[in-house]
Amino acid sequence: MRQPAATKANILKHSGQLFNTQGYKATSISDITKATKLTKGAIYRHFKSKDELEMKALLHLTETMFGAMRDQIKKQHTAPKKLKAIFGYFESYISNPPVKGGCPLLNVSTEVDDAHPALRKQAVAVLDVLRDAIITVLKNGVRHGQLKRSIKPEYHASIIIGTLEGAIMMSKLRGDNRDMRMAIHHLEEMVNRITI
Amino acid sequence: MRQPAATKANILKHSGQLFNTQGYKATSISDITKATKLTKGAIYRHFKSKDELEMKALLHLTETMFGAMRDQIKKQHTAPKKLKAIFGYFESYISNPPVKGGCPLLNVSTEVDDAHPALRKQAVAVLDVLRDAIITVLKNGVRHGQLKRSIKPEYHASIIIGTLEGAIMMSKLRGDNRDMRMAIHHLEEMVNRITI
DNA sequence: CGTATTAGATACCGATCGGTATCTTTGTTT
DNA sequence: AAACAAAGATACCGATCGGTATCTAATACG
Repeated sequence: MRQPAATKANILKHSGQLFNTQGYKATSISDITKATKLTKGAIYRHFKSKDELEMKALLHLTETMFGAMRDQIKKQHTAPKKLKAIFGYFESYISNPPVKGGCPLLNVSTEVDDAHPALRKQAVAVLDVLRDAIITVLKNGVRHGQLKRSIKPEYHASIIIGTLEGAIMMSKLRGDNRDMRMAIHHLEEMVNRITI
Repeated sequence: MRQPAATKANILKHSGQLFNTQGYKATSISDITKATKLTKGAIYRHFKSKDELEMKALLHLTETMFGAMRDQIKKQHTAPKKLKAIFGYFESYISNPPVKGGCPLLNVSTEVDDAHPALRKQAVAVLDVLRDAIITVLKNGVRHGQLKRSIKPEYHASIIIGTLEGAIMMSKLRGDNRDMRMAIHHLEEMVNRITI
């Protein structure tokens, strides 16, 4: 029962968990062999270097995260409700995290320095995808007469992301979701203020 | 010209820079010997382990950061101005950082996991100090009739810290201060809303 | 069924990790 | 000046790092 595709997916899953909890540089290939119960030979057959594995694992982590978030957005049919669905997703992110170790975007962005240009570039791309998704919701909200015309989508998207990410940091550090709940309350008031 | 105290301070300074830019686990003692132009023997004379050096370096980083912030707070004499001074400090943190690599609190909180209980505990302590400082400003603002009695100091402090930290993450990732400027604009509007 | 391909295991490489024992050099004390 | 304590250098330890060459065994294909 050899299933290369399943093996590769399993390596991505476990290495993603490890990278997101322990950090990229701090996670060794040996750590990954223990988690996957595979050997180095197997891992290096599927990924040509640790750098490549880091990139692919980050991609897998963010797809997992944003995929679930997009589902929550699509369930709602007005911009204010879509935004609040995003907030709800982040709250569940604390109490019942789809990936351990907090937000992959926050983690990778604090870890990458100039020595990891490719990983950094990918982190920026992830941030752009998130921001663009929220901007789209905001613009559609204006178009459908649900949000005030005076809003600045880029500005409000930046505030929403920053507030949520900051709250993830604090909630993860303290080990409870109080800061996240306060952040969401604050953002919901902001949404109410721009709702028609 | 042997000056143990100066040597120790120099080790703390350089190791702090490295820990904050590259990460704690990712920074080796060898990296620190290169930066300080000292040998392992010298470093291990002043610090009994890398763990201890990490703790002391974090302490040094946060003291540097909060010391400068407190100075900015004390320059102003009303709560709204004190709060806006904090915001200004964080904006200057992007364009002219007192310590490279972003906010030490944000960095350490994303790196520490359950394998670093002491470092994590210290990170929580740092967050508490920051939060308490802001809470004090808020409470004094109410006491002196500058801020509305309806404010919830713990809540607003959480929002302020989270928003600023989230903005640091985004601004550092993008390499400009646009997100930080938007975050500050957002927070200033919030302060105006609670100002009498 | 036999053969080629490939997934995965094993064993190893040089480099570097955190840490220590020991030695030399500097500054202080008497 | 002599003796001592402390700062820092040197040389080394076993363990682990990322990576690779080689081998075995399982699957796909003719």
